[in-house]
Amino acid sequence: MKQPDALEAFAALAHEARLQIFRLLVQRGPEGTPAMEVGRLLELKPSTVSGHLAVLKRAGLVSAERQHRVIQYAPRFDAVNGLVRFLLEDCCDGDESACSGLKSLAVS
Amino acid sequence: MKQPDALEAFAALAHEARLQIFRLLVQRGPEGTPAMEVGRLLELKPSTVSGHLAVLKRAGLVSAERQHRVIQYAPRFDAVNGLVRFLLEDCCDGDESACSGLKSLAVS
DNA sequence: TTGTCATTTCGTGTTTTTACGAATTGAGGG
DNA sequence: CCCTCAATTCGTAAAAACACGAAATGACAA
Repeated sequence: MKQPDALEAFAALAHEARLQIFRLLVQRGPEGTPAMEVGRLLELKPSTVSGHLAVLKRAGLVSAERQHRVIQYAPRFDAVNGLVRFLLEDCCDGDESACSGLKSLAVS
Repeated sequence: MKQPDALEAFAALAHEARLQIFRLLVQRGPEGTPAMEVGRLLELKPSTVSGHLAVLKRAGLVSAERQHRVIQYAPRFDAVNGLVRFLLEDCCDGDESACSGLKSLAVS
């Protein structure tokens, strides 16, 4: 993951509603959640939630797939993986051990 | 790390100049770098770089300590650690293995 | 003290983001 | 076909972020 992509991902997550949406999608699972249901659960207007989902999608953090009448949005875990790697490899260059308690986290 | 803190950290990193500043500080090492030197290296005006450093500091991503005549800014690796944990624990809840190739990264 | 230099604060004009109503698109179902 | 409903696009107005010059602050050296 390059810096411009990381930048876009950070910007996408740097908004309360969008971060909530993303976490909701994670909780809802990889099968996906219809856009309108996201809006209902989080009490957001249709055009608002649609805009937020577009930002998350452009940043590569979610995928969208049409099924029957609805469009299912699902989190992209590889994007999270990419962001984590960017933080650890490009932002902690040379001091990875001090930077993260990752070893213990990976074991658990 | 809770959601509001993660939100502030994401916002701080969601700006090209600030992300560059943070990465520069990481490269420069934990001894710290004077604010003005950051500005010189990245070609930013004094008041601009000062503002960015303030944002990074408020987000907990950097520390500031006065030494002699200059103020040394240094990256806070524990903040990165906290962000990574937030992403993996709170954003990948229930599907951590799919979410990250973290185990391999931790081993290397 | 007094001057100097590093840095921050303040004020302002500019740009970007945001929310959301109204209109539009687009895929099914009858 | 139409009709309906999910979702997006568009327009706009309000709010937030941004850059940066000028002035202020604050430590240190002389």
